[in-house]
Amino acid sequence: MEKLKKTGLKQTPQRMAILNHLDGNKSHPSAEDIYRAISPKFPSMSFATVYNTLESLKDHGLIKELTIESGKKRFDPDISEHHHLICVECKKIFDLPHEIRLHQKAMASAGIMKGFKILGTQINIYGVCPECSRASH
Amino acid sequence: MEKLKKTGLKQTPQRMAILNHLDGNKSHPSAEDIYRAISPKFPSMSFATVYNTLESLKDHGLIKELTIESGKKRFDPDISEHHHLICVECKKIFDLPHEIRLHQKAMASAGIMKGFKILGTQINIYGVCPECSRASH
DNA sequence: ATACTTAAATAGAATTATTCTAATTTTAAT
DNA sequence: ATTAAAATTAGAATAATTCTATTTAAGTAT
Repeated sequence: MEKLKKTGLKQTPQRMAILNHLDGNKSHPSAEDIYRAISPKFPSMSFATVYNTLESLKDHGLIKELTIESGKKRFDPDISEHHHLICVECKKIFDLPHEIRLHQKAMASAGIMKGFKILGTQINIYGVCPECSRASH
Repeated sequence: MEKLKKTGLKQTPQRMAILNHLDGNKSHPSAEDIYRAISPKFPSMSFATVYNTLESLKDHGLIKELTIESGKKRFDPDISEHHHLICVECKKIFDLPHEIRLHQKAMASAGIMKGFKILGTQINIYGVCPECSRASH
């Protein structure tokens, strides 16, 4: 949790708890998931704190915000390049290795991306996982 | 607008107006955008109708739902394979040609996608467009 | 250690997008 | 014209997020 120091953000207990909860977490939790997980230890913690913290952790590059479901933000402490495979039924989100390559040069040559400062890419693959396929048939 | 007939959905005026508004529309409108555009002609139209209609058009493959911004659904009548370039400042969404190839075989070989019935992929590239870059500096 | 400055946390209201419910109306088939 | 099923409506309900004003605490300087 030395990462926090580098950002210049203050080391508050709530913030450390959130960061700690996220560390190594592969569940792609929503703000509410995080709130529920941590609030037992911090019964006074407000929802706004969770949102504010996630926002600043994101701004400082410690986590990524995922746009996978419209209607709900999800957060990922794994900031390495990787993509997501989502089951539209059970909503489980699986990490995919970064074996997908973007032909950025090809796209740039199309001229559309000229002048665009690229910040990040999200590749979401939607489907039905084996378990749900089995269940529904 | 013969597409509606094929789906078996009933041809209501509201539905046709929505479909008509979407036809050829490259603006990736939200439900509210669509409501605002159409309600002058149908002052009695309810928001629920917009949502219901979009849902059934989606279910019948006439439009796609985009998950680009968390907090807001967007809809695209262009159901061909293509991706999106989003300016995180002005929120404009640009279409990208499908020159991005997924190495599906490579991924499948990783075993993770085994048994997954793939429904669709969304590739969202986030950045700052030339105009906003200029404005902010 | 103490005081100070500023960032962060808090409670709760407000906002936004979406979904739900129950009643009414319309479509399309007979 | 009748009818059954599907769609529309109004408005309430829900869910997620953001905002506002106030209080508290972190980190720095004294």
